[in-house]
Amino acid sequence: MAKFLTNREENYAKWYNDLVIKADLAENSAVRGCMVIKPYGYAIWENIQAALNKMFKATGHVNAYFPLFIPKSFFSREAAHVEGFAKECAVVTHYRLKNDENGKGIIVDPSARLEEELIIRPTSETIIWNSYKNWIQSYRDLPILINQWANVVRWEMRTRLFLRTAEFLWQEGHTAHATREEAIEETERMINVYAEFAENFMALPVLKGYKSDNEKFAGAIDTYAIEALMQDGKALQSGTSHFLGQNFAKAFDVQFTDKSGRLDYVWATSWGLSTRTIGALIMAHSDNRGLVLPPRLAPLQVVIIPIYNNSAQLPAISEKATEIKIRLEKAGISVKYDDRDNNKPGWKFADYELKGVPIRLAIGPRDLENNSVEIARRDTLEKKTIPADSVYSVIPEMLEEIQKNIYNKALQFRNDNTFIVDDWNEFQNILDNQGGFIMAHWDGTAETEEKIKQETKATIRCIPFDAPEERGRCIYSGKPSERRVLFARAY
RNA sequence: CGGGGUGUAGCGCAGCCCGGUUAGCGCAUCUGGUUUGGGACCAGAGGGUCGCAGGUUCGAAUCCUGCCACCCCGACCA
Repeated sequence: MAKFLTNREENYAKWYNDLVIKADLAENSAVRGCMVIKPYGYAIWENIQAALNKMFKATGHVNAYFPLFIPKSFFSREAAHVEGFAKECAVVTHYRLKNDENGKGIIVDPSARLEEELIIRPTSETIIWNSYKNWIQSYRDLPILINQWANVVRWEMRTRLFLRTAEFLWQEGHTAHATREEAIEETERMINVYAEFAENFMALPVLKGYKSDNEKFAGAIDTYAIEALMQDGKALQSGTSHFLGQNFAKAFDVQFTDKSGRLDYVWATSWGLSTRTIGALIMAHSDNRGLVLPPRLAPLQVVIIPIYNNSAQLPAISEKATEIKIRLEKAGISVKYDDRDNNKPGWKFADYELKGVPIRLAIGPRDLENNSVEIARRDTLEKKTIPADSVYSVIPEMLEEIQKNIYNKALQFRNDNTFIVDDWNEFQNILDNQGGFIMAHWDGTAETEEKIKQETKATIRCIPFDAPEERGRCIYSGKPSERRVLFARAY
């Protein structure tokens, strides 16, 4: 067992924290609430970026970059939007430092106060729509389909590595359309892209649905989200797509001439997915030995470890290992050959399990004699010895199998922990004792939603797109309801 | 931002109540040797603004005050 890790069943929160630190994904920094994403963690993000970029481009989007700073006046043009973010904004007030005249080091130069304060973007709708205003005159300028990769800042009270930090990385798509229908179609397209990404790359089954009015994005008409279930029974929102209507077009006066020569406001969407999904990746699949990474996002897919009784045996092993490494890499598989001599094989086995490397090969003197290798998979911990020449067919297949297996495991877990509930006591019991997704009737009012939240800490995660119409009575108020919605405690 | 806890070598901790040699242990690191199929062993060595700033005292890791950071529990959120 990984004796350096907190046991997942004993203390899930501590297990998660230990894991992030010990797998070398990230650490806390000198700045309150801000993390350092270390190379191994950042490599996962780079893989996420690569996969999403492909999907975004395949759906007609291009990347661009807008400023980090937003003039305060921009930010307050859309009333609901400013309301939603006002409490967590970092504000730049000065632009110069100077040496303190009393020799007490460096101070903010009071004479260098900005005429208008700058908000560090918590999201970029306003600064982007200010530009779109200049870019759009006619229907011929539409649609605009832009994505940006950026950092944003939301001044959080309580932070947790990846799951909630004051600064985080994300992508935000901002699109402009001539018609309402087209914008809604785009909003749906992108939530589908996120769902596909989650399922195919993160091996994470998700539920797609609408957010309730309480939970939707400040400034949106409608927010769609994908919700995933973590192993502790809590939900994690891992991507959102917003239909913004004409709210931002009106706030920034972005009008265009349509085909018939009439002026109209532009229709908008925005959609985002953040480094938080790395937290989801960790919490959904990992175990008491450490990370379990889906092969499609793992920075390292295969590690090769030499085993030898004396250093004279090493060159022959290294030759074999290097040959395998080069050939696998040609097939597009990322491979590391770890021939460091300061750790014993057993130490390395445990270390790469902690880091979630999907496949491990071990090559020793016995293998050289028999022309074999030992292959071990991280998800099931199964080990077997196979002919050395078979690795080129076995490994690609096994990576696919691991990808599928951890998806299926997560799906099985979600199915086992999704409950259809019609009784208020049962609703509370499930939340208190095991957690999970609860499908229950809701009367559709914000008041009921708020009361349920106050009494149970559970929120409506989404109103699933595919929820069938089903008459029932609200779990809390007993009033009539048309369909079940998804409740859970959430991150 | 409220309640609780923690801060001593890269990491994990002891010492603090009850102030007094040269601040100690395990892991890690370095050197040498033996090892290597599931977290090796022996010998030696290096490494400390005791979170920061004040104060009390002949003397502070230890007592007092303020601040900072982190963790847990609440309120707020991706």
